[in-house]
Amino acid sequence: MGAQERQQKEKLILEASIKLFTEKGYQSTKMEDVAKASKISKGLTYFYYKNKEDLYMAVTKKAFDELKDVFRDVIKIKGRNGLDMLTELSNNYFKFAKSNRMYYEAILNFMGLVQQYNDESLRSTIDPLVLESDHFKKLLEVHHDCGKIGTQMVVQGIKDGSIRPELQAEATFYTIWAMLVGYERLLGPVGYEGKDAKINLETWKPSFNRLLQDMLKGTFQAQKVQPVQGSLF
Amino acid sequence: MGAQERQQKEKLILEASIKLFTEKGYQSTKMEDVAKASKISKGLTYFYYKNKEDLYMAVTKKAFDELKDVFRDVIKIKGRNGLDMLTELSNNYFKFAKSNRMYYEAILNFMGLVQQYNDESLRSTIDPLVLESDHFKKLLEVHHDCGKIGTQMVVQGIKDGSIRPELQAEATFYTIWAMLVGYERLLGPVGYEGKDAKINLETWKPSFNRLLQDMLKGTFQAQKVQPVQGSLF
DNA sequence: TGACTTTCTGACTCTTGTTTAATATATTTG
DNA sequence: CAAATATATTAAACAAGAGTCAGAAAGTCA
Repeated sequence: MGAQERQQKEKLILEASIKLFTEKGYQSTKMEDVAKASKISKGLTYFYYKNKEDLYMAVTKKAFDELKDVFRDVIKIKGRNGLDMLTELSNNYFKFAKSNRMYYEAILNFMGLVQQYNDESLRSTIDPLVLESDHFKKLLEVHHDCGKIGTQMVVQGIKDGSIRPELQAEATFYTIWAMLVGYERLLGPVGYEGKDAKINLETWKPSFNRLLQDMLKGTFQAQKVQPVQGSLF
Repeated sequence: MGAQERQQKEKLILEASIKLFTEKGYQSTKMEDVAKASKISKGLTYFYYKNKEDLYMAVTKKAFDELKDVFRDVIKIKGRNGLDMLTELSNNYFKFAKSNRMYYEAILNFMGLVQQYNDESLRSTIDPLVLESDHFKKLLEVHHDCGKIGTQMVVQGIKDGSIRPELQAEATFYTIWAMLVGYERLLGPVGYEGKDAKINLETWKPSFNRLLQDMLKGTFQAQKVQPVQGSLF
């Protein structure tokens, strides 16, 4: 069994656990279940993955890769301006979060993990095996890649004139991404309680696109027009 | 032992677990630890709290109450315009997230829980005891309260002229909150990898305040001035 | 073939959340 | 006040599930 076949088997376990995590959630999925679904013994899963969380990190890696594909798919279509790209990215981002809940949850969990890591007083509460794992390092890279691609869209927009040139591309993109992350998280609870709630992801989407336009083009309806020196960032 | 003394004891256990969760995290804190720190037997903790997650929900409730205080503290100071309030709220929100990491993590976890709840296919993966618990229902209320207070600030801003009147208050506030939530989550990973990263919560704060100003006052430096009909939302 | 490495198993251990039976301590009631 | 009832409390037992391990099987190499 060469390295290839080993990867094959790893993949098998990974896919089984993705299926199970999606169906029953991380907590409710037992390592025994994963083993059974992969048609191997429980012990063997620990040969391929250090522990359950390591396996989850592998799943998270897969999730973030797929999110990166969303970014890629948007930028690879030529003949559109940057603003249109960012608009479509936003729509697709929400679509992704909605139709791949388990994946998206994993991605947010990862972001939380890094927060924890950045806080020295909490760092020790993280499973060391997770931090050592390749998956974790690669995840930071993929995250970064997404930032790069998004930033590229802003750069493109500035070039083609669909985005005002004073904006600093990277900061602008992360602002947009922050809004996406925040809204997705925030609107669940808001939409829940009051059935009468006017705000939810669907009704809010057009408003968001409008905000994006105004922010990036600077077409806000100013109360008093008093041009501001320097860039937004 | 009347209802009063019972609450007293509940509070004792709660505070012990807050201390422990803060120090060692939720996972690493054992029910045994909580019992020991509360100077009671392990079994008794299950008399006061249905299970570990129920206890965590109680902690989360405390956390969200404290966050609500942050909102309250900002709005209660009179003699300031709405925009200034929202600026200060943003600063204090980040401050809260940073200096009460365990609390903030609990709050975000709760938001995720609601997301899960809203997705029918995942609802069953949530511990039923959590959903039945008073804490959960109250949490939805407190979340809503925060939204109300924040919205009030926007309303105030529109009244006093610090925020342009076309804006729809509620949607505007949730947009701001979404940015806060998103940035806090997103910037951990961004700030981490590259030590050379220019973007992190500190360096970004002035930029955010500027964005807030521009967005709420409509003072963006427009590339081409072409007034847009209707409101942002 | 035989030594050696890699893959694999299933039973075992150990931790820990949760239950329960029994006991003590209040509280009500006749 | 004493019996009856309800409320606290404990320690021990239970159950579930993550992770380990000794050794078997299969594969590789010399």
